[in-house]
Amino acid sequence: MARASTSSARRRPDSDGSDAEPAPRAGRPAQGRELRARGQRTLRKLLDAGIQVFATRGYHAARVDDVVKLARTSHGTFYLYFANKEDLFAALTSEVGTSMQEHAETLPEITPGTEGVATLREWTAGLADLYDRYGAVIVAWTEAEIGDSSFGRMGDDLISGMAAAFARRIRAVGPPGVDPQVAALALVAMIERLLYYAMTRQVHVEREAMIDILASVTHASLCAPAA
Amino acid sequence: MARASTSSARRRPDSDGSDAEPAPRAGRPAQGRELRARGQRTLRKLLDAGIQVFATRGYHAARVDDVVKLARTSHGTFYLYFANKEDLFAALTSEVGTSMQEHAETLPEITPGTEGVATLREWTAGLADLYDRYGAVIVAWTEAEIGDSSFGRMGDDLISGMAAAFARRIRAVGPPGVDPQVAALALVAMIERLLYYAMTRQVHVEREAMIDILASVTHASLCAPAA
Amino acid sequence: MARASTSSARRRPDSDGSDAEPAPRAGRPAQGRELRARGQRTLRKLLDAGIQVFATRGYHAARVDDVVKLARTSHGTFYLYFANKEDLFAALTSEVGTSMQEHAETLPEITPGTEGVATLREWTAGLADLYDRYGAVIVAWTEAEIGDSSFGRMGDDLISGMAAAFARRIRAVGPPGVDPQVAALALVAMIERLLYYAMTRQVHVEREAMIDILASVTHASLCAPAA
Amino acid sequence: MARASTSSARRRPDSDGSDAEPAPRAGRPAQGRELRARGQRTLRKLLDAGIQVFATRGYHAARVDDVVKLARTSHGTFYLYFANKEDLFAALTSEVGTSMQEHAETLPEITPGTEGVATLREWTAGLADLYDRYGAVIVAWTEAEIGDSSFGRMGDDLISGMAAAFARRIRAVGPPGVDPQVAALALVAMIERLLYYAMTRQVHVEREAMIDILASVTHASLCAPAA
DNA sequence: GATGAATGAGAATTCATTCAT
DNA sequence: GATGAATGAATTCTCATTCAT
Repeated sequence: MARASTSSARRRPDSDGSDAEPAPRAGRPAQGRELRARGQRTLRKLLDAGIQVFATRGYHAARVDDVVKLARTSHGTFYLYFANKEDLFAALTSEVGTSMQEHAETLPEITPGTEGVATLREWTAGLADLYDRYGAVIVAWTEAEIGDSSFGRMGDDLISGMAAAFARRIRAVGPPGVDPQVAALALVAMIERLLYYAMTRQVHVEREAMIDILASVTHASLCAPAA
Repeated sequence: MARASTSSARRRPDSDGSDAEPAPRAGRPAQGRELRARGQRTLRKLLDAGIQVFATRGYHAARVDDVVKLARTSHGTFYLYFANKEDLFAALTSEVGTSMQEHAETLPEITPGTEGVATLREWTAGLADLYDRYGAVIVAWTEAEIGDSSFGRMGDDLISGMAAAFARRIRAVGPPGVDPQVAALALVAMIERLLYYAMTRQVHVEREAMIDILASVTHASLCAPAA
Repeated sequence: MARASTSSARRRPDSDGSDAEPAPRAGRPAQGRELRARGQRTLRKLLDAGIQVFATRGYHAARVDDVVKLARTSHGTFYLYFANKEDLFAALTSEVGTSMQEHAETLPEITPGTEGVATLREWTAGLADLYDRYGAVIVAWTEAEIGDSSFGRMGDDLISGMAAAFARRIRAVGPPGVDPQVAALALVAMIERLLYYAMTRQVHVEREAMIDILASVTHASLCAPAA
Repeated sequence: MARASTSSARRRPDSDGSDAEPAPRAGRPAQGRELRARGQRTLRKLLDAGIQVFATRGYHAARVDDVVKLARTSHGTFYLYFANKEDLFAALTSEVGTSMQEHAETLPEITPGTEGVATLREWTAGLADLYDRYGAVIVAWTEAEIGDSSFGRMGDDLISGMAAAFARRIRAVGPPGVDPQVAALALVAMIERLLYYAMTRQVHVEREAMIDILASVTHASLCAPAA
């Protein structure tokens, strides 16, 4: 989970890529396990503050100062735990990415009929839950990537992973004549974006209705798109 | 359409001393009508440069300097036409917003069968064209709104306008039991986001295939979503 | 009176100091006499606008743009008549300076008794009138000089001229034991500053009362300061 | 006294996100009490540098850069303590204002005869001392107010406070037929302006002579103005 | 472990002055 | 004579990052 920095941004010698390093140098706490209780607490405070700040101001507009104030620590402390703003963000997104990927892999087999819809509905609801928790970070993630390739297309991997899961199912049951890749992407696009709208906008979307629609449209598309 | 700024960002009072000045509205750049040929050209250059820069760097990372360099003018000139970056951006988005809104209103009546799909496909293709031209601005638009409500939820209006057009159609032909609002929003989400993926990502989506899928999924959803 | 620029700021070759130049070069109108009716009008408009702008914004904060807008002309035109902001200001102050100096020289002989007070009162009233007309420029003048010696101590000359007039009178009637220079300066200070307060501040000073006081204090000081 | 800025000029909201923050007031620089020794020193350096710079260049012409260079710090540091030039200036003027006000309240009772003159002379000398120390700021203060009411008429308060002190005395001993308000203002004008002349100009005024004159004219005016 | 303070490289913006028509 | 447009040097201000205690 949250570890203090993985990003390549690190410039201090004690994080030269070799994770094997046994005796962490002084000055920078590095990997979580060596942190005492107090350090753990500070780290958490910073991560939580990060989520908040990125959520409210977005990636670019977020200032280290905001994070530090919210966490009630100092600038000095921040840089004790993270190499820079990007590093904090990476820690956050990695958390999110893992959860999302895991969920993607639980996409159930699609069966026709009401039963299939129900199963799919449940899966979608789970995704919505994740979005509730991590949505803000995902949004910032998308923003961070714009015009900046330093994020190694992390967001893309997320989307692609999700789409791949769908593509597998489509290939299994899908009708001929449709590119599974593209169809899968279309579904992911719809789900992701609607959840996003629901999360950020005043566009009041009733949660249950939204999940219903998402499930049924997805199901229809997977089972009989060109009926 | 594109006018040299109307945004409220202008800060020069101008109405300083002689309030009697009759017609000429606030702002320095003066309204379009007063611009001579040369001014018009410069304004265009700046707007075009703006599109480019916002496209490549995103809203936040874009610097006035970039715009100015690309347009081959000076800083001074920039501020002759726009109050600031935001103002330039507003001019751009207003252009885009209008085009999109207009297109939204041409959404055809949805008829069942292949014919209906074909009509819808054509409309979708038109939208894709618009996205080709203005996509970059739309992307930046989304980014600009994050954590900043100063853009008056313009992007929302765009989405809402689009969704409303769909909602009308759904209400006409749609099956009972589905919230037209939400369903419409889901479709818009799918279309917008897939076009976005297609535009920004390496996720290589074949244009024609993409439009096919979009049209057929939309059509299926509108005509027999819960068959 | 108002002539288009005298300041040394001129950088265009056509004003190299030699006033003898007979055939004024093109481009810059130079000395008033050659201005046709239209030019005269424009020059006046600029001077008047200058008074207004310097009055409301002060010297430093005044922008050529303000002047130009108020005069309903263009920047180009401004520089046709004046070498720069300072030049315009110099034209204005010279006007003021002359008037003030002239008035200073009319300071009447001070006689004891009510009659003397009355005479002095009249003179003071005349000064107040001048201040009404030119006060704003004088204020800006003082400001302009602060931390900037480029104005060649013009304001000082004004003060000194005034003080000298008083000093002459004091020497004539004044009591021994007082430095006429300093006493004169004190009186000038009082008069000038009170007029200034009256002009700028909400400190509501009744004009007639003010002139009364000024005259009587001055008279008392001149006739029987250390009685 | 001198605190690291209280002015409303601060623009960082700071109350962004967590409004719950209890005690710490707005502003970035934080209130004096939280400054450690080093911070105190820096603050002092900046204030002192400010006095110098405003003295030599005046308010408008003063650049933050000048202050920073003189204080041997960086721009960043400056903005750690003050929101901007105006804020620094406000801190300075508040210092000055307080001192002046305090002195104004020590204006002694005016008794006739030589003794009265002597008492008054002492008070005036004290004022001159203050002017020696703070004169430059006062001058800049006057300048700063021109065409700009953002200084909340602080300078006026100064003048008014002084005048009020005199008015009280005049009312006590003064002759009938004179408006104490106006007379007081006239005296303040004389004193303030003569001190100003003495401070800024080459107009060489001998300090002792100046104080003598000031005291005697004031005394004469207060005791037997229309004798 | 923690923190207050300092830093300086950007980025934004203004405005006097010049130029081409 | 007049003007709209262009220019760029000078300033202000921000914020990620480093340092000393």
